Amino acid sequence: MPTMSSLTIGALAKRTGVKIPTIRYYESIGLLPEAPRTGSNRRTYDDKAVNRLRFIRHARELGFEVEAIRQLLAMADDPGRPCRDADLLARTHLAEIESRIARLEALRDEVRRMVDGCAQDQVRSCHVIEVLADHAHCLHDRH
Amino acid sequence: MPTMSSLTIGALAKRTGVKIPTIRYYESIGLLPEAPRTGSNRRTYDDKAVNRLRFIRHARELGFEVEAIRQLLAMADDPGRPCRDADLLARTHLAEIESRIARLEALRDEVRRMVDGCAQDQVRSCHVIEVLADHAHCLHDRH
DNA sequence: TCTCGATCCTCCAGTCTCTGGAGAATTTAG
DNA sequence: CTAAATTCTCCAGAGACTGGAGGATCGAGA
Repeated sequence: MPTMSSLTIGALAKRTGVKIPTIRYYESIGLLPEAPRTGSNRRTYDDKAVNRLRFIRHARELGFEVEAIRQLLAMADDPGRPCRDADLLARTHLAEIESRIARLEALRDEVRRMVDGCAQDQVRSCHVIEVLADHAHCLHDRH
Repeated sequence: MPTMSSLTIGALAKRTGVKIPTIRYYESIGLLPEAPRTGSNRRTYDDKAVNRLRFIRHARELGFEVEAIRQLLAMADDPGRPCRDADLLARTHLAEIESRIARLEALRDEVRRMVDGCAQDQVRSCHVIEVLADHAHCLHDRH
């Protein structure tokens, strides 16, 4: 049984791998809600904050911009709304995610081929550039 | 039959979707080699530059840091070396790529569920946060 | 209870990755 | 041969952090 604890910002940082100044920065730009303070003005966090922050961290690592994360979080915060105006938004994000998966799979196959080639002591030429450069893997119409 | 052309920086920008100042910036930090200049000091590019730049753009969009891209490009530039010291590097990148694919697939499934729920006019709760927050999808041991 | 090392606070300056404007030179379309 | 479009360099600004200075607070041990 976890839960029920109130975390300091340092403990939250340790639990999520996000640095303390970064946590404060996320609060300042509204990605994280303003944390409740103790009598001596220190921020306190609960398990919900841990999940939210981990989500933000992973999404950032995956290359999503803060604005996209903000939208994703807003959908998660309000599960009733997506069925109305946020539906298109969700579909757009879905297409973007699928595009990224396709490109990453192409890159993975190519890097894997490089590694395999090494295992067999073969010398192969490397096509990582061509793979990711290939426009076919890209959903955007703006280039 | 394409090829054989020498591109201006503006044409390269149009072809790749990378803005002109960004192209110059990439050159300044060494991601792109110094472009040959015309008599009047203007940069010229060939098809190889197009591919390299598209690769950089896609890799950045996928969230890879400049340093990782630099390493990937170095491997591509020198296909003989990966079999020696760069093998571990390639495997590390491979693991990172696979981790990203896994996390993106989890996110995709969840967003897809949201969209599907909308299609059926159902109200579902959204678990995108829990999905990406899940440590199981994360390869890093440093958090 | 007192103390001192760890942690927190705010404020602010710096880094990295772009992005865009100013002013001047060059190219190119009409 | 103009006039508009492009390019050049330099430099400033934006977005997303990151870290240090100076000061307050906490918490474990003497």
